[in-house]
Amino acid sequence: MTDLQTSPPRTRLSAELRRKLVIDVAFDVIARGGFEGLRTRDVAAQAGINSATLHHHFPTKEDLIAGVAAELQHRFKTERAPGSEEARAASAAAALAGEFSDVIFYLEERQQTLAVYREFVGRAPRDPAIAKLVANLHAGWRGSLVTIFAAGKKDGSLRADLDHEAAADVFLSAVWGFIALADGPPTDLRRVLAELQKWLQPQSGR
Amino acid sequence: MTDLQTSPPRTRLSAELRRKLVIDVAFDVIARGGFEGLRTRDVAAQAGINSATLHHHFPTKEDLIAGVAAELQHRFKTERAPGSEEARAASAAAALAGEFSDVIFYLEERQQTLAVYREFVGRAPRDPAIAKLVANLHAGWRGSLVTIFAAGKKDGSLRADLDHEAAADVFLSAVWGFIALADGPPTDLRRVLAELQKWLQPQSGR
Amino acid sequence: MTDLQTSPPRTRLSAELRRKLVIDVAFDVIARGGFEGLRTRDVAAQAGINSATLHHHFPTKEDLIAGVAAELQHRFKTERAPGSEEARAASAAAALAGEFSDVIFYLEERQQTLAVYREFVGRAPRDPAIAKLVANLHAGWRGSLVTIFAAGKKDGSLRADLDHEAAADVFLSAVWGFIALADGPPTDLRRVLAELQKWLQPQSGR
Amino acid sequence: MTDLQTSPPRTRLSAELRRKLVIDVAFDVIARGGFEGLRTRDVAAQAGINSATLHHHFPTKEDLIAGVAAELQHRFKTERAPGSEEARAASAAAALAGEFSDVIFYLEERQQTLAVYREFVGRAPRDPAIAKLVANLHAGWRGSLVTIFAAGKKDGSLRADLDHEAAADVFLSAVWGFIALADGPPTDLRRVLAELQKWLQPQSGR
DNA sequence: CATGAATGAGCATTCATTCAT
DNA sequence: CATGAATGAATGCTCATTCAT
Repeated sequence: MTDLQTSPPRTRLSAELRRKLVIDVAFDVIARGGFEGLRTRDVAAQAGINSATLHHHFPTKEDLIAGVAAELQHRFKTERAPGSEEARAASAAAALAGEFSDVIFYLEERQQTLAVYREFVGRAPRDPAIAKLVANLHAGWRGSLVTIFAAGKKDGSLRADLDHEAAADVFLSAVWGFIALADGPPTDLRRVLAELQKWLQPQSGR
Repeated sequence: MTDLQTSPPRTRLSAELRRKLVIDVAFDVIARGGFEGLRTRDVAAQAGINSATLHHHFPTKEDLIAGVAAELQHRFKTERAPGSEEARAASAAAALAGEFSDVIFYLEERQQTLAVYREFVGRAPRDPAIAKLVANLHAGWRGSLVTIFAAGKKDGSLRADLDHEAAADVFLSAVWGFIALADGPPTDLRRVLAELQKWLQPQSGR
Repeated sequence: MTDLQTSPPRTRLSAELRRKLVIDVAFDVIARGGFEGLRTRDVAAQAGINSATLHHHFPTKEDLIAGVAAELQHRFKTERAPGSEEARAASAAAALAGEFSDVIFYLEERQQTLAVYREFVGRAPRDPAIAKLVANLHAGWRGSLVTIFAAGKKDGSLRADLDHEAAADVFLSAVWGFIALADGPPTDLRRVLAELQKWLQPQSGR
Repeated sequence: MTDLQTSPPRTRLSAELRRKLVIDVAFDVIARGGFEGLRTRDVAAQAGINSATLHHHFPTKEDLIAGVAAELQHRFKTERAPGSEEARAASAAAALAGEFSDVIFYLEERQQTLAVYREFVGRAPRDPAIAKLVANLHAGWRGSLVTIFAAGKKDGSLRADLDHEAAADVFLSAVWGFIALADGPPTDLRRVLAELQKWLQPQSGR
């Protein structure tokens, strides 16, 4: 209403900074509206730049998505629940606890990241590049789970009859399923995880 | 399903038959290409009718999707693994076995239905109508699981320390996670289900 | 200024008529501004239709150009100087006179058609489809010239030492060169043609 | 020409040298893809400079084209078939032979230059500046032809009944038409020129 | 019930050009 | 002299939807 005519002051950023900024906006847009809702124009507008400028940094929409994919991978690599990283070096039990707290951390504090992740998983069947990314992420995660379960079996912190490979699949599926189905606030998340943990441990009593 | 491609031009069908045909085609299109790949023109063409005719039966695209949703619900209600229906009336153990075989049945014989289901779940966060449908389906499924687990606890076929509500959530999450992540042929499905089943049972020995 | 709000009355035409109308407009646009100046939006606007309607009849710009090409071919096939058609059956001299009057006819009365022709010839090196069209047109024209020259040599109406194939090439090149170079009004066209004709005839006297 | 592709980045060249280099690249680009295919960015890239640097030397695209036009004119002024220049001073017959060998020279050895020339002629109807250039080139050429034909008439090396002005037009048109229509290798060029020459000479015998 | 013509709003992408550095 | 970031104005094309027949 006030300053209509004033054209925005052509802010000049380094390519790296601009890319990062645009990717963050795109990340947000995807989190909110999914891939279907991703319009280069919208991203540009929300990033405060002309859509041609966006295409200057990301020649095609696919390039932009690739940038978001890289960011997603980066976030999963660097963002962890406090202390979960160090726990891995200690006992299997501690490592498993770390896994649980990471899950809680993402579901409670990194819902936007999970939303984007969900979109990528949903798109994977129709986009080989994304399929590869998703496969990588899952393979990495599954690997650590298998290691943890194997160690836990050995040191007695987990039930002796564990099929550690299948167990990793169940764990991963259950967590992913919870993420994919969770729409509102994950009220009973901890209860579910507690149950899962209980099943993994040696049966008390008897 | 039925014969989608080779319908003679200008065939005059009853509204109901036409609707059913169109929905089947749309079901197929969504299974293949997701919601993103859903074009009313494509559906019309594959149904052997003009796109205007499609809009005659389904005024908006959303109406068509609602039709597909109804069809999805119908299929889940009527299609079950052979024998799984009757098993529910018998013991809790039998009912649980029925659940397992239903999962196997869908993952092996109804992949198209699951693909559409996956699409609906993915869209739920952004479409209240779909969110409701999905919530309904899950609530129904969760209900039977809770019942089964409660009964199993009582009759000793399942572990005594089961939190039957949380267990239902874990089960449902794990199955859904497996469905959502499964891209290629689910080779190790049975191994995963066996592990899950093992965890649910009272620990043998000791 | 007067009736602003009145949306244009969605005139409904048969596909054939609409196509014809659009092609005529495109013909005109190309004649004026060349291929470089051809914008589907402009053609649509000048044809009084929405640009989406244009794409309904011509899915791609290339399809539109193909339509113009067909029209060009059609015009060359059907439009001739009065009497030139019949002259071909008579003597070689009459046929040659017919060729001359056709050239005059097009240069004086069908400048628009020639302008489009010029564009197609100019584009031929970079468009195989157009190259083929142009080659066809030239081959047909050259064929009649060769026939005429051969007959003229035989009946003595043309010089005896004529290399009729080379002569056809010279004639065609000269006419085309004149067309391609002519920008303003072709004032001295007749004088040039007279000279060419003189060269073809047996030298008088001496 | 020179080394277009492999110029080291950030080389600081004198304005004149840079201009020359850029023009040569543009010349090449136009020869290959016509005016339609001329992109300032492409030219800049192939010249090993930033597109902004190109605009530093040629403020607008039109300026660049003007540079190419000047280069074209320069080439036509300086490049001739060996010996053709000196022949002009001798007899009319020798001068005409020089014209013929120039035509052969350009069609066989300077096809790139002709390609650009063709583009300029094609653009002339829509660009007054280019129209002027083309008119100049043609006027100069036509002038020498008229002079030659007049002299040839006088000294008996050409037919006595020649209309030397019209003859110049026919010659120029024929050559230009051949250039404009030639797509592949001009195999029968010499045969065509021989025929043209024959027509110009006094008829032998009788 | 069925259709083909018609459309508005939109979409990714292109390109000559500008400008601060 | 040189550059990379930035932009406005297109441009061909898509798609759900409308409407007269």
